[in-house]
Amino acid sequence: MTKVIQVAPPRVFSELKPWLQDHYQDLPKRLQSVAVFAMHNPEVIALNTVASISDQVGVTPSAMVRFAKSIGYQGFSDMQTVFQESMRHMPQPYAERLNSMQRSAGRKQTVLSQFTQAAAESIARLEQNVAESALLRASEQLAQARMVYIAGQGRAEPVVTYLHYTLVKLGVQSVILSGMHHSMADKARMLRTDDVLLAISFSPYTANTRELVDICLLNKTKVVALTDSTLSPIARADDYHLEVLEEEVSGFRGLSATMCLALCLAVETGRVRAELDEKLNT
Amino acid sequence: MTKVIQVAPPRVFSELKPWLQDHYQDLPKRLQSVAVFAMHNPEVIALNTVASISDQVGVTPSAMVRFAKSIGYQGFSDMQTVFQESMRHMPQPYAERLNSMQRSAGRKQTVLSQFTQAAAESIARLEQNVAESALLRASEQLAQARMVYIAGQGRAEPVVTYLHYTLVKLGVQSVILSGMHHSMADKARMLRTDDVLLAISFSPYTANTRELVDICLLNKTKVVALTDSTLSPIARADDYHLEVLEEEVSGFRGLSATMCLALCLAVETGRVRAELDEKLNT
DNA sequence: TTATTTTTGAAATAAATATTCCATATGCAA
DNA sequence: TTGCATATGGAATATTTATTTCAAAAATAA
Repeated sequence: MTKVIQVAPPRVFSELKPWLQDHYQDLPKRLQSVAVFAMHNPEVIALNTVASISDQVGVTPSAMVRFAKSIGYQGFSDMQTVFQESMRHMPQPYAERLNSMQRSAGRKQTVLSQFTQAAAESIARLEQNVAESALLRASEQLAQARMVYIAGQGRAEPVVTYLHYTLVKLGVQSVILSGMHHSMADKARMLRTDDVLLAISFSPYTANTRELVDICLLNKTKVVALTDSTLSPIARADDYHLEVLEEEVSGFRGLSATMCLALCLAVETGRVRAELDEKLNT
Repeated sequence: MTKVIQVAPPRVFSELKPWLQDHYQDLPKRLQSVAVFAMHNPEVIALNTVASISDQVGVTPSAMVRFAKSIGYQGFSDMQTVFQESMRHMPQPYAERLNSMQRSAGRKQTVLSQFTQAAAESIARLEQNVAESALLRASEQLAQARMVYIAGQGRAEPVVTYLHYTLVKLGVQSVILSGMHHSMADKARMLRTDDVLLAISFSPYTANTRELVDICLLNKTKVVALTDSTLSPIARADDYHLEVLEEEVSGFRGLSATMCLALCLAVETGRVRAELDEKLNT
């Protein structure tokens, strides 16, 4: 018989969280899965049935009940009410946040809220400014490439790393070019006409990346550019470029919108690539 | 027999509202009561049972079912899912935006809009979930460090790169640890007690980063962790950790919110560091 | 290895919840 | 008023959903 914990279980979500953190290690495997899921998707726990949730988690319904009981609840339903309660009061802070955003003109804001606001605005702008068709065209170029070479320095480097990571995971061959310690001439020699250069560059534009783009265009190698302005020297009329502008907070520019666009580009490329592969196999 | 409306009922809450305004006058008395209550307390409809709600409204359970059917739903449960959906992803502004998008552009969601929406929500959640005080505590640790060692692999690597870039620009000494090809023991030897390890790790957690955190905690070296869950093995009760959860779109998690948090952390660290330096010089 | 405990999944059972049905009440038109 | 239609409440039923049970599988200890 499974031992039944008799201490009172957390009655509010904010107490449940640390409880799980403390006891997580001692839980059986399946119950750990449930714990992780519950902390990541509290709304799902609050709103769905045992069958549906257990399905999403990838465990059996019994595991859900066991999980609840192992914490001390009478059963799943008992635990669910705690999750539901936490949702009821949620709208409050959001409404508050909205208000504070609206009268943000004079109000003093926290560091975090300043940056989240800037990020949210940048992302909203991104959605408006980037055409789905442009994204698709760029993705098609990348998908058709024998090899994608990614280049970018400074603030663009995290984007390079991320694009490389995601593209590789999606089965698109790619290499980071900026990491290699070759001379510019060596780098240029690597690029064949059926390759594509994916260049990321933001103001102030680094000479290196710019030079690379120039060479590629001379060699008729396709270039897909991700930049912060059409005025960027790496954005040419004849290439495929995507534009993303990050809002500035007291001199600092984030990468939230850029990362979002990068992910879109990678995912879309992966999708197009999968389509192409399928056609070849039939 | 009550006539059954066969037109498709509103599938989103924002369409249900005007529907009710239009048909309110034609409804029987009890059903009007239900309508008023539903518009005033949508969360109650979403979260409670027929019996409980009908009790709160002051009508019989059957009235609830009739109400749902009179709108065109199959039954109460069918209607309830619409109310639940409306609070599922709670941000009011974004939910509204989603609805307007669904209506205006038919039903097609672009890839870009899916990801921007996920990013925006992740950022909204970030602002709610991360306490300014936690951010400050973490920043103080980093600012006091002789040297900040940054570690993280896979999806966390762009974050590592970004933090390093930003911290260095802000005059905070830091090194990327994951890039070095040392053994774990070598890495551990580098870290002194007045250093701080800044560890970034997301599920599935890489053993390397985890091991590093373990060693640091043994050596009494301070650890600041940036992770996606308090259940993460690198989040300990006694360290300084920040939690950021990225919304998922068809299996892909972005880094928009994470990058935002990283920037906050770096900027705040830079500020605290500047304050400390100033005190020393006077 | 074997013995013992713990964990797990599938199916049976219990509980709850929604839905339907029908007798009765209410309102309305002649 | 009567007759007819619609609305209503309560109880019976059907359905969904949570919970328990138990045998088998893993894990752990001896």
